[in-house]
Amino acid sequence: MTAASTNSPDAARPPRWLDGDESRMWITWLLSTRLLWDEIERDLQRDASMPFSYYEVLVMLSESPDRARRMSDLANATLSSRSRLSHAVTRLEALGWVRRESCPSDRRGALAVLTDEGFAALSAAAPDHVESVRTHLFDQLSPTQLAQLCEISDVLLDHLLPLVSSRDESSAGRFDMARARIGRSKSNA
Amino acid sequence: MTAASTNSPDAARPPRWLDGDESRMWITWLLSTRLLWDEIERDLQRDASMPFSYYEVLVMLSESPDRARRMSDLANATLSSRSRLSHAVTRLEALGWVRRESCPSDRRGALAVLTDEGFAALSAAAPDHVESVRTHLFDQLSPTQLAQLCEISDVLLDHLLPLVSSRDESSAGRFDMARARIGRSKSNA
DNA sequence: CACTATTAGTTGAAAGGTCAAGCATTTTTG
DNA sequence: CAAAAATGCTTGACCTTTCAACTAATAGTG
Repeated sequence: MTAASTNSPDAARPPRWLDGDESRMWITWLLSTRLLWDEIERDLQRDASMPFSYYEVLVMLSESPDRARRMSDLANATLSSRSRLSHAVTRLEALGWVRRESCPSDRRGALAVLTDEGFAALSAAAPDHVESVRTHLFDQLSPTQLAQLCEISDVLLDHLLPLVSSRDESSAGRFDMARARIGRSKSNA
Repeated sequence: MTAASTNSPDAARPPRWLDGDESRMWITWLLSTRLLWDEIERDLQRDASMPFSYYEVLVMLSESPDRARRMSDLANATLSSRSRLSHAVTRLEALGWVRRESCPSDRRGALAVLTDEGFAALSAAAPDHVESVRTHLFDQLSPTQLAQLCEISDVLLDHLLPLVSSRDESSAGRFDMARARIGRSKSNA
């Protein structure tokens, strides 16, 4: 980034390169979020032998009525592509944690259902996972910093969610799903 | 997480579940960082047809003397495993952007060298990438928020880097590499 | 009511990553 | 200095994700 600054003469405008402070800020953010992600995924993999994305699917299902949910609904709720979710559910089905059922109202549709084994696996994984999140995130920051981080994340989300929604018209619902998950209907910090 | 709270009777202590506010905070952080990552990677993939991890390798090499660097050094600098880097360099070599050379001082060693084509590819990719980072991160936050985010990231890094270093003794150097990248020798905010 | 477009979901190939095992070359040390 | 341990790097198998087809069912339209 700070690197090679041979800017192409045909570029619309000269690049707005990052200055020293900005560059340091960017790298710090980059490293810390990457390491935090890695650490939490790693803990989950060690304690529960599943990637975070699968954990998320199980959580969503466990919170749904009848522990069941439409595939595309589930894809939106977990911010993943249909394809990704389909593969994931195939894998989770092989593990015996999720079962597919056909949807009565729409014969194209499919329902993912959390099995008892899946619920048990989630229950077993959850305590260690919360502990991991506490250890690596909450325990490290002061209440003030947590509030700041929350506000910052909120602002970024306000910028990013519309981008994602508009890109894939089919998943405009993601916007609302995410809003619901963080407990805001329209826009209040 | 907030989910299934059947806590196992043999657990050391009862899980420190997240309360409503904490849960919302966690999800907000989760979604925003994931979306920000995805967006930046996506932009880079679109504009330069490479994943961010490859971009990072090219940047590191471009900043090194003779545009060359030992493999393990490069692995530490990019916070990646030796294996991962080896695969990456293999791919970059196939693209003609990097070349492997044997190390004169240590016959086990290998050097990764940035080719002219690689430098050109990096130069072409950089402007769009900075613009992407500006658009999705810097342009969204106030100077105050940026300062807060930097401080928060710093604290998290202080917690995480030692973990990573101690896990893999061979890469204790990562700690210092990262410290150097963010411009701190010991510990001053 | 046919005919097209849209929507739901799956699939297979390829890319990137992890993990454990492997080889070759130092370095240590008894 | 020979044997053992450590280091540097690569490899192959496997897993997750993406991307671009593809099938099937529903909705919309003349």
